[in-house]
Amino acid sequence: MIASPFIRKLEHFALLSTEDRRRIEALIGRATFLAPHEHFVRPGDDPRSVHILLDGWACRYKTLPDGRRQIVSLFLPGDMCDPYVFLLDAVDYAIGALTPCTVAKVPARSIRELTADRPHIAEALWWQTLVELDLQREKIVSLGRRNAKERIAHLFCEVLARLAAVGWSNGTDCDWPLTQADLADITGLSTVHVNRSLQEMRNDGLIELHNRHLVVRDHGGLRETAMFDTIHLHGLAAETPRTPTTEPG
Amino acid sequence: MIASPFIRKLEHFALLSTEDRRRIEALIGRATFLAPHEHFVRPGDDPRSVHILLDGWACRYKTLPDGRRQIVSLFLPGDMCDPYVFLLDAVDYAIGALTPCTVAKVPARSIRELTADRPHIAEALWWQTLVELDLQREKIVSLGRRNAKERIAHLFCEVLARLAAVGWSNGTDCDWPLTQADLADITGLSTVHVNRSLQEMRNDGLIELHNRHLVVRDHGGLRETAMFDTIHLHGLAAETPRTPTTEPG
DNA sequence: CGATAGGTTGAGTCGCATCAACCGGGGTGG
DNA sequence: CCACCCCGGTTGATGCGACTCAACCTATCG
Repeated sequence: MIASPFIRKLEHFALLSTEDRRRIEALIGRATFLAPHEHFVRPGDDPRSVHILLDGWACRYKTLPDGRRQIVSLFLPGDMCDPYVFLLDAVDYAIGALTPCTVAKVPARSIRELTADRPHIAEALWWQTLVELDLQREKIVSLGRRNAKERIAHLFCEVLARLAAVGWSNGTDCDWPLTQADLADITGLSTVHVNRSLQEMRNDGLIELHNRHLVVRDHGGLRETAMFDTIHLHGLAAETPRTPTTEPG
Repeated sequence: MIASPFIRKLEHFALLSTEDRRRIEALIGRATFLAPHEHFVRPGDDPRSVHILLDGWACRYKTLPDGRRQIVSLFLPGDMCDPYVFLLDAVDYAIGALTPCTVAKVPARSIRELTADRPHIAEALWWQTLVELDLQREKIVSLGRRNAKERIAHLFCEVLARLAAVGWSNGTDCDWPLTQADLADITGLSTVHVNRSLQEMRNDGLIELHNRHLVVRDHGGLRETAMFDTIHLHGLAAETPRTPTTEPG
């Protein structure tokens, strides 16, 4: 049960048999609980294990020598952080909790055994890795060529699609536990500017965002300002509702 | 022979036997030649094959609906573009030649057979994929939190390290076929600003860049302004010379 | 009830974009 | 052989988007 968001996500990528599912459940032994700002990976760590985020939001980030911080990945419930890191020697980023998190720590050996036995699962994990490559590319485009509102809009679209894929959102609203400072570190902006951009987006009638809850008021408008394209999610967005969008103009 | 830069790169990741090398050579049938601005992958393509760049520079890029363009990956001689794309359904980016290129097109099936027979090679390809993930993350940090000079400096460091890994540079100078417009599309800047930033970097005594040739004048200074860290290259930089840097100040 | 975290607002500044013109070199065609 | 063009690089003027600094407001919590 507890592994369900993770399994649900994998099933977007591969057909899993009952046995597959059983083996995945078995991966998850004791779960650990983390408070916001606690870490489960630190730069320099030798990756002898892999983490599955069962509940809560987390992020991977890098910090420059002078303190500037950039979040490079956002982890949502059901995400496995770096399925294959153990192929590498060391890691140059940190992964920390943004909200209270439930995390399962899986030894690299278990992953190796599982993927050796169960090619379907191996393929699903690789698929997931390829999707992450594509998510990152889209982030590069955002940071390189989109302005503040576009970046934020794009993030909203991405997160809603990803949450919908594991049944945590209907595609139009969701819990939004991130602070404006988190948002700034994701979008490469300052908190002040995030604040003002959000206000504009509210005034434009695109979204509502109060009390840690996000509601999309104008799907068409949001996607349009984000220039959001689901192709790069590669099936992750399969369950995203095809919303009858209200085209402006 | 013709596969050598590719093999050389793989050997950073895994020990290859003579048989391994033979099999890789055999992958490469006829090579195609491309002029700058010609494409070997287009958005929407169903990836039934994989490309190995034997000579020249190429890039993966995305174009926004309104024409803004962002280069998301730079391919150098010896790079395999997307070793495992064929796991996916379609592709949402373009790959095009920046200089005249020699490219080998390898059918997905050959890759599948090769990796099934030769686990060493499979692992080397996956390693390469993980390194690319890390390169992309570093790019996200650049675009999100580094300013113009820092971004350009970081790119120079990265490219020199990658070229050195396949024997195309000694780590302090190399051919630099990119135009300032290309540089702008990589760094998310305008060409005008790239131009002015380069001038400052020349004045700062960091680099020389004339006639499509790049020379690093001050290694320490360049790395410092780039805040460049080789960890994220994971062994790709193994052959990078440990240069006795001239620390300023 | 003070302390703290998160959000909001205003003023001033700067990095970078945009627009536009110009320069130099290499290739091309008459 | 020269006139021309085009591409890549350079320069200047101007404007805007986003940053910084700093204050203040509100809700939550021990």
